[in-house]
Amino acid sequence: MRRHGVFKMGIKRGKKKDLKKLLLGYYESLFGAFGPQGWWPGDTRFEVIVGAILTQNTAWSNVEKAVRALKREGLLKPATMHSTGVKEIARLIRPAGYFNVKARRLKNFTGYLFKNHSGSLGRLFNTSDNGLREELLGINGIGPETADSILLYAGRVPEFVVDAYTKRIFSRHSLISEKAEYGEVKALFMENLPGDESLFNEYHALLVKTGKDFCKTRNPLCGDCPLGGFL
DNA sequence: TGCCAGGCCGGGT
DNA sequence: ACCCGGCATGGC
Repeated sequence: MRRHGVFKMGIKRGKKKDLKKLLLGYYESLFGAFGPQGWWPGDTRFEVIVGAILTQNTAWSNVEKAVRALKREGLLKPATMHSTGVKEIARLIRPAGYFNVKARRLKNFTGYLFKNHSGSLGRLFNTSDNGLREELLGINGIGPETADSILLYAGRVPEFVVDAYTKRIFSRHSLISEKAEYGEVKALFMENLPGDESLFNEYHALLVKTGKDFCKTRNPLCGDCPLGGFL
């Protein structure tokens, strides 16, 4: 019984060490191939948050149009967006798709920000209590990926962001199952990489770049993907 | 022309 | 706990 437990631990630790090297190897290959991605594409923390909500299941090129429209109307500030009607916001973010739900979600966020943090992103990210992620998840329209994107890219909090590309790439490499849940995939990275905000930032950005270029949903082939050697 | 994109929610079983 | 339909535009 006891020996069995020790045996299992030995296997586990061995695997974990391999995973650390493997995941860093993936990272080094991608960084070597593509270099720094300069994420998040956005000038301010609030713009990052807005982009994170608008890009839900949506091509980034469409999000850019919506963000430009909001910027043009002076709405890329918590206070102005908070005091603008949903209809008006929906009209402006039309190119991003799902414009009615997303307009509501943007206002859900600013509503939360003013209710709980005096409308200040500085206060939001400086709340020393570690329940911020749960608070964000409590906002209707903010799920695990959006919450982690906000924390990592707007707040520089070391939370690994998992998206469809991440799942697709690593399930095709048999490191996770095809239907692994968000938290499971996230744990793979959080438990096997140093908790470095800068590393998480670049890693996720590189995975998105890789996914867009080499890991389309339909295409079973990988072309000249720099991760080809890991298959 | 149809399929896809940096998800999430609500209702049903 | 799982499964599913809905949400919607623009690019290829």
